[in-house]
Order: sequence, then C-alpha cells, then structure tokens
Amino acid sequence: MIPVLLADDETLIRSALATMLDLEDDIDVVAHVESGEELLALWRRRVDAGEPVAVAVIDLQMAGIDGVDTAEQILLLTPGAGTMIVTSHGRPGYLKRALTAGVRGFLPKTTPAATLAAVIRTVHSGGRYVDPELAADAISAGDSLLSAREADVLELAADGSSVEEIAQRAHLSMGTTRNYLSSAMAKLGVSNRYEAALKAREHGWI
Amino acid sequence: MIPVLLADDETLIRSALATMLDLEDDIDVVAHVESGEELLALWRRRVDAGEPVAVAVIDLQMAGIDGVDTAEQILLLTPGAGTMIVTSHGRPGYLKRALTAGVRGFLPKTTPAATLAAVIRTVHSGGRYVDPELAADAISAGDSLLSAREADVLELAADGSSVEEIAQRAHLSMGTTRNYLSSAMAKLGVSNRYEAALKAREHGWI
DNA sequence: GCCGGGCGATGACAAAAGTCATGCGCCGGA
DNA sequence: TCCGGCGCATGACTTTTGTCATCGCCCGGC
Repeated sequence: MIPVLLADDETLIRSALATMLDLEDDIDVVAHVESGEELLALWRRRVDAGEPVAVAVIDLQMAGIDGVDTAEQILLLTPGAGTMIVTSHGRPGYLKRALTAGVRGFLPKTTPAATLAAVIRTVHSGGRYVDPELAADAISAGDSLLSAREADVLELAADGSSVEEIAQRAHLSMGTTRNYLSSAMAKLGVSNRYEAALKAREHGWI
Repeated sequence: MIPVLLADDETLIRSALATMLDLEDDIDVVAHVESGEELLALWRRRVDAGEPVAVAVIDLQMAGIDGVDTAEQILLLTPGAGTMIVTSHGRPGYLKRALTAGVRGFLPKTTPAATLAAVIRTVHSGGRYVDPELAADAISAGDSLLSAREADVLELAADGSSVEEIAQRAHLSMGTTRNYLSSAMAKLGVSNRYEAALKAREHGWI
C-alpha cells in the first residue's frame, strides 16, 4: 500500500479524488486537507509518529502557501519524498518552478483519471512524470525574457495601479518605473502594461 | 435511481466526481462529458431514446458554451429539468444569471462532498439549493450599477485593448467608448479601466 | 405630452502613459 | 582592464486616456 496525502482547497474535488484513489487497491489515502499548512503539519506528525507518508498530491493554487512552496517544504523535511502537483492552470512557469523545487509529478486536471493513480505509483517508485503537453509548452516557452525588476514592476502593474502607485510600492522613481514597464512591453511585443502583465502571466513569468 | 449527467472540462475531476456519485445507491451517473455542447447532444439523444436524464450537474467554466448557457439550453428542451451548477469561482453575478435561467442548484467546489449528492436529490425532487454563503454574497452585492453598454465596453477592455480596438470591436466611436469607460469607472469608484474591469469582474457584472 | 435615462456622438482640455536619449555606478565575464 | 548589461534616475517629447459640456434620437413611465 502506498500511503498518500492529498491537499486541495476545494473540498468537493478533494473528497472525490480521495474516494477514487481509495478504490485502487495499492493506494491508501491516509488523509486529505485543505491547505499547504495543514499538509505540512500532518506530514511532520506522520514522520514523527514513525508512519511516514510516501506521496503528497498537492493542488497548485491554494489559499496560504501554494502547491510548489508546500512541496518545497516537504522536500526540506524529507529529501527525496514523493511530491506531485495537480493543477487547473498549466502554465509553463509553474512547471519549471515545481521541477526546480524537486517535485516529481506534474499533472493538469484535464488528465484522464487512470493517469493519476499511475503517476502516484511512478512517483512512489522514484520516477518522474510530467504531462507531455505541459512539457512541450514549457520547452517552447523558454526562459523569461524579463529582467528581475521588469518582472517586479509588471507584477505590481497587474492589478491596475497607476505608475505612481507602482513606483511607491517598488521604491522606484516614476520615471524608472515607466522605463521598466516600457522595456517589458517591448520585450513582450505589446503596447501597454496591462497586456504585458497578462502576457507575462500566461508565460508564468510573474 | 436518479439518472445524472455530468459536465466538466477537467477530466480528472469529472471522473472523480462520477466515481464518488456512483457509490451512492440512488444515483446513477449515466455519462460524463467535457463540454456543454456534448452535454446538450447527449441530453437530446437520451430524450429521443425515451430514457431522459433527470439531473444535469454542470461545471460553470468550460471551453465553448459555459455552464449557465448549457443549463438554459437544457431547460429549453426540457422545461423543469433538474439542472445544477458547480463552480470554483463563486461570483454573485453568475449565481444570479443561473437562477434567472432556471437552474435549481448552485454549489461552489468547496462544498463538503456529502452535500453534492444531497443537492442532486433535492433538485431531482423539484427543490432548490443555493450555497448559503454565495446567496449572502449575492444579496449584499446587489444589482449591477453598470448599463449594458458600459458592461460591454468594460468587458472588451479587460484584455488590455486600447480604446481604438475596443471602439472597433464594439462598433462605437472612440469618443463614445471613452465616455462609457469613464462613466463605468466613476460608478465603480476607480481611476482607470483596468481596475474597473477587475472590479466589475469581482462583482460578476461582466 | 413631457421628462428622464440610455445610447451614440463631438470637441476641447488636462492628466497619465509610453518613448527615447542620456547619465551614473556597479558587477561579472572576456 | 575594459566592455556590456542591469539597476536607477532625469528630462523632454508624443500619444493615449480620462473628464466634461453639449448635442440629438428614441423609448417608457408619469
């Protein structure tokens, strides 16, 4: 039996996944929780109790700490632990972040159900699995064109702030802020910061 | 047995929900599909074959026609049919749209799993169920402040288009477009269209 | 029958946003 | 050591936005 922990903030989905996985005879969903914090607490408790969990299946977007950060913390506690991310939004940037953090499975929620169990087994036995389409996207997307400051400023621009607000929040002058926005827009091939922010977000760069 | 049809574009979620619902002994998930179009086609086929489906459980956000539109079409085919919406994003505007369309169940995906089956039974027996929190939000949110054109124009502004593009797509002059944007911004209490679009979206008004 | 409000448009103006050239300091690689 | 790139900043300039006053048309309610 593979002891599995499940984290997803959508209770309905989480319960349904747990029910489905429990029908597999080599998978045991020991618990499911609704946040990264709870997952970490539970993971620690199981380790301390001498009943470690083998694989954590984590939703990418959750309130509080997100899926990748959660996985990162788990891997700090238990290097080589089996962690995998499940997500609705398959953005290449997240995949890259996840793989860098040491996550061994990355699946969009559009994956056929049978794949999930299969990937849990793969991850449990030390293997890796990344959704092929996402992998292709990530490869074609390549690295971020944006410099660190350009990305910062774009991120602050994403909620519709004025240059003045962005400048204040980034501790920059307004002129500098506009320069960064301008160069980010040029790199992304768009003509205003909102499009730039949207595009950068698509690429997973901010 | 209550014959149920399930539509959600996330295969993993859809299969998991189907598996879970099939464990209930009075619910029979006759099929699950990944789009509103497929759901409609299947619904029609079942009606023609004399084996009508009792309840359609539909995800709100899908590629192609969305959950509410799908439900609306179903209710056109089979007035009084049991339709319910399940969603990740509980925005009050959607709830209102859904109820107006005749949908009898509206649940966020954060609902406990047991509720889903219970609501299917409620809807099947002619009742209604709306998530209490969402209902409260919808009541406090109130009606849209925006006129039809203001909402149109804001929606077109949401992807970062210039006034010129918005004007073209809305078949308006640039001046008129700016006037609508301006009045929408005033009504929403913000100082640019991107903030306005974000705020309107939060309220479910666009 | 009149009034208000939505819809559509103009024109003029002020305020943001975006562009460009240019400057300085710092760091890291050739 | 020198060059290039990044980070940060100014200033001057153009374009795009946002605001406002004003106009006309049509519709629905009083």
